[in-house]
Amino acid sequence: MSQITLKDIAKALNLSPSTVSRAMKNHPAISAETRALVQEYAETHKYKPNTLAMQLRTNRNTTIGVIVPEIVHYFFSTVLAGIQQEAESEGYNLLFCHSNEDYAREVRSVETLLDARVCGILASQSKTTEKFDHFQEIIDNDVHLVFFDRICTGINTDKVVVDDYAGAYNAVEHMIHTGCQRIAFLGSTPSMPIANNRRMGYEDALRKNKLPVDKNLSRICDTVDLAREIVPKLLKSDSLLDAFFCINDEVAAYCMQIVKSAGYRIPEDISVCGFTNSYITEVTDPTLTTVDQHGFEMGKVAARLLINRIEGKETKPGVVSRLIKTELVLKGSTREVVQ
Amino acid sequence: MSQITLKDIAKALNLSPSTVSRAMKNHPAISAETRALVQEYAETHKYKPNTLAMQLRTNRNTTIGVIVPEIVHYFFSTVLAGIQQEAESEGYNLLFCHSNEDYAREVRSVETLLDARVCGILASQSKTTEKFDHFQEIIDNDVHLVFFDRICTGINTDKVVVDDYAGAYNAVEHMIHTGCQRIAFLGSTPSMPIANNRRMGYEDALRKNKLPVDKNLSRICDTVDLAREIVPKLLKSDSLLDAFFCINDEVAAYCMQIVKSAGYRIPEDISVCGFTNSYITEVTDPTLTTVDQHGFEMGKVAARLLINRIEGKETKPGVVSRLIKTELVLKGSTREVVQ
DNA sequence: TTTTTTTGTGCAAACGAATGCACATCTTTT
DNA sequence: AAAAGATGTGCATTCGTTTGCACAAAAAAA
Repeated sequence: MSQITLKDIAKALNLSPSTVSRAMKNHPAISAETRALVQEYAETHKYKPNTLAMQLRTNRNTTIGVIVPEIVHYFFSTVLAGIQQEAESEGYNLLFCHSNEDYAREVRSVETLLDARVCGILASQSKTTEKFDHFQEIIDNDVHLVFFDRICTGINTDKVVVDDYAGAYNAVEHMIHTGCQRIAFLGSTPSMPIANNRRMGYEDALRKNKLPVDKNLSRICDTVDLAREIVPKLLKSDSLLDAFFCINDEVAAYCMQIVKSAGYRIPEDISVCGFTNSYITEVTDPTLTTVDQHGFEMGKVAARLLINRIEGKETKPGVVSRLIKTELVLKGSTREVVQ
Repeated sequence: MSQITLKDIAKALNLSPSTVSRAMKNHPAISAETRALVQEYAETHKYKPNTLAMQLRTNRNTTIGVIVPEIVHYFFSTVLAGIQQEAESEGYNLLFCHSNEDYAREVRSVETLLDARVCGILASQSKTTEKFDHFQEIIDNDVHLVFFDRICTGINTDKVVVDDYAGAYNAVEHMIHTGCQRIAFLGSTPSMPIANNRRMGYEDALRKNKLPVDKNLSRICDTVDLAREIVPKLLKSDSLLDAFFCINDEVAAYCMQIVKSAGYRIPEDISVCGFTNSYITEVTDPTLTTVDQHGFEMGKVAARLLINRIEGKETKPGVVSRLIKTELVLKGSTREVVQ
């Protein structure tokens, strides 16, 4: 009863709904006179087109679904901000889903988004996902899908990823150039491409610099709890250890605490490097050297790509992959380069 | 062309769309036989009701709009996670908007959400908002509105807030009990109720404990840049200063850095307390005493309240206010209580 | 003046689902 | 056997738009 419709305007001005509809969209067949009349009436009576009806009729809509595995998370919230900005500037809305690293919730999120008839989906996979039927269903429903960061290798679709390999390679090589010789890698499950690529970057940097690759120094350690268990063991078992390259900033920060409380100095005795460049890197003591992932840009690029697909501006058949460059950000937890 | 409709089912089974519609919703007037027939056909052909059409016809929908001022932000992302969980469990979707502390974007967000015909809106105000017409418009459109955390005092509607006053009071009193005598407050603009309430809690705790309230120790200092400028000045001008109570954890963390580099020990010489209990409180050195705001619970409570309004389960006329309790979390940046 | 073209409107049928009402058919009651 | 009730379906309309097509009225050309 509150919202006024095209019909109401038509009745009030003694016109037909079709004329009003056309007048509102500046259809050339409508006289300037009626057009002005209609638009003025619409303006003063605060007419708002009913998006639902419009979408139903035209069978196209401007809502994009987003699935993130975690939201209380510097990187993903940054990506979301980027997605939001790009989407908003192109007139798209965002339907937000949160899988919370849970496969079942991820599947439900997909259902929700398909039910809501979104025109495209941006997704980053949860850690626990090992089946991909739900993602395939998106494609089977002719809904565009772009993966970002945690891509799903089982599905052939567009993706935007960070250059994890290069990020890891550069970080590790930098530590080597500062004199580190035995560098541990605190990684994540190798089934995740991002983790695997970083491990490969780490190993290649060692090899390239003629350092041994010791499998014992490469661990799955992607949570605070695991860090508390693993880092002390590593320190004890290997007295020559002089650096940690970590899968994310949190693990790196906790690693630093443990290393410090074990009596080592950072970076003089042991160097530590994180991944992401979240704000915690500024408040640790010393500040934490890290690899910036440019999450905001990733979000924008992913949204851009999806929208281009939706609007038919990106016509390349097959898979489009975008690579976001990483950047080593030197702070206080690594040493100066040895001349 | 991919999605099958009620009509399609009707045609295939030689029934009318109305019968199919009723069969799908287990309408009692439909025979068990037809019902089974229809539901089986729907199942095997992956029928998905068109939400748009349904919403258009019934004039009710299950999408809630959310406006947050910042998303790369521990507290707000936590609240969002809470909102998401509650909404999802009740079958509601979330349309996500991000004002980025910008009034104009906030206004646009409201427009977007009203255009999308959401059934309710959860909002937290941006720092730069001083006019409230856009919020009033939500109410004028008969859309339910619940504010959380950064409420808008100019609008009469339901709200969920943290008990900022008690949080501040308890934190400051605790520092007094540990022997602190001159406590500075690094606050935010007093036009924000949350900032003002914390200041009042701070001042009352001083008064109650017979300590002087020195306006000079109470500053607007809610960003890192301001902290860099203000904290050193305070330290220089007041050699008796022995504590900082800060508006958020970031400011507190930077404050600690400055205090430490000025040669003071924390907490022996100077105590520091933050607000939020974000993960940075665990990685500073020492760890940071803080006031937990229970963001996740706030999100759940706010969503719950909004949904109750939408579904008519909360019938109280006038404004419903929910208060989320805060909790002092003692870590390493404050001393033990003096016996 | 008649025919043709232009110009502006309106009609009606979609889009996919929900629903009040009418109507057959079958069962039960009188 | 006739009337009344119960049971299951279908018709038609509605939600608010969009859009192909027809069609008046006015302007231009013949």
